[in-house]
Amino acid sequence: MLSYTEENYLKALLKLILDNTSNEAGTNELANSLLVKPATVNDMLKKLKEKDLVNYEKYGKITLTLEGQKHATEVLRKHRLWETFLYEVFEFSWDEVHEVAEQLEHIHSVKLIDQLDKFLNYPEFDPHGDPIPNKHGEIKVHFKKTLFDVEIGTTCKMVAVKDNSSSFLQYVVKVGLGLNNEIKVISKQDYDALLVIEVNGVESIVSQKFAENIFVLA
Amino acid sequence: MLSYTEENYLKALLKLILDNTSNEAGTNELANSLLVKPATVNDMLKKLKEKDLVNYEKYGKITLTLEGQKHATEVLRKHRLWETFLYEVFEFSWDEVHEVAEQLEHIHSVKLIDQLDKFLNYPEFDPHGDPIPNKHGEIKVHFKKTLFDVEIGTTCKMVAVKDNSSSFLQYVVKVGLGLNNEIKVISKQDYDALLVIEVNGVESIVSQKFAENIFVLA
DNA sequence: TATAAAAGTTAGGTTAATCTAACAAATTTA
DNA sequence: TAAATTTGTTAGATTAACCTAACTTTTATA
Repeated sequence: MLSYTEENYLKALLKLILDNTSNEAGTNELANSLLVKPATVNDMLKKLKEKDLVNYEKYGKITLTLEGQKHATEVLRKHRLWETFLYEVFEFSWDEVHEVAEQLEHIHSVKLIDQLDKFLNYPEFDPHGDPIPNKHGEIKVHFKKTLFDVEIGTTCKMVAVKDNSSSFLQYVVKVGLGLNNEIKVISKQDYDALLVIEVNGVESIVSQKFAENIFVLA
Repeated sequence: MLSYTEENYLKALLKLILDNTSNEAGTNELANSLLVKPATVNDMLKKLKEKDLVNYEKYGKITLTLEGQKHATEVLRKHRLWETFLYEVFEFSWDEVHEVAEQLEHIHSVKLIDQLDKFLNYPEFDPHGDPIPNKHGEIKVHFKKTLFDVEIGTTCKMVAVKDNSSSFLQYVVKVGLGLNNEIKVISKQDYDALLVIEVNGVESIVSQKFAENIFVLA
């Protein structure tokens, strides 16, 4: 059984690797993301290497072993499932979910996570629009796309919001938008970047700022 | 902010005190309930005393200060709310809830617990029939009573089951019983202790063994 | 009530996770 | 390419939570 701290190191490593696209990370980088000193990371790296969770040689780059990836992905899965739960069931706002999910992600219980997943109807994305690994550790690869990035004439699905202020949310409701709604982008003004969109057969005009705060799945 | 371990010491102390009815506990007793050695408890006691969470003098008995009670009650509240949640929402059985609740009780988030409480509609008892402290730390004092202890002629409410085996649960359903149902005890045979009860206007005969596995509120 | 048993304490040690300070290797840049 | 900068490592300390072994105090009992 991994400790709370070991799980955090693996998760941080996975996040760096997913962000970097480079598949490896360095000691300082990892120390920064965990808010600890490089010396501390160095110690932990030795321990994780001993347990065959990371590949790492003195002065070399750090990568996750298959086993390490498995653990890290599971923690990420739990984190994102809990975020979704807090957001959808317990009325947490977009910016409140992270802190509590950081704690909940370390609860050990297979049944708990299975039930959580089922209760949420096996969601694929969390409230930030990030993909939730499934039970087998598979992550839907995708580029985080906002409504502003969608090609004219195509239809997309709203999966999350970036801005969670009440003024923005009220605006979202006014436009007739909700999670998982289909949105068709009718046109875009070159001059001021206003978008004409269609939701449930109703056309609306929204600004670039608005469109950039809506995450969609193309 | 109290550590996971400190919270566990306070909770264990509160449970001993609630069970003892004596309002105080000893080092060995506490060590047994926490599965650690008395020497360890001694160290922690000094720390908790320093933080004004317990009253304790060398070779004396241990009690909780008001502040210590507050923390302990809050942990107990969280534990029992989570048990109720796991049982009612996530289909955990009576005997599976404890282990996971032991972990969940240490999650720090006022909003989380408020929402949990609200979601469960402010329950007063957990699946074991134990009272859940409310937001202000108030615990409904009650004696854990089974259906067998109920006086003849009176009506009570089923609040929990002790035995969670499927054979017992099937029997419970057959008798037409469910959580929060009203049960009237019609009569009791002196000879073999069989009980005649009435649920929703229907009479049934149940054994002493059955009745002792149903927790009720008189 | 003296002594044996139980309960509680102390001293000294371990492990996990952290730190600082000094040093070493690798990389960048002038 | 040599010097400067960045990156990574080591050694030695610290803190929380635990331990064992030896000791002391309290309580129970012969």
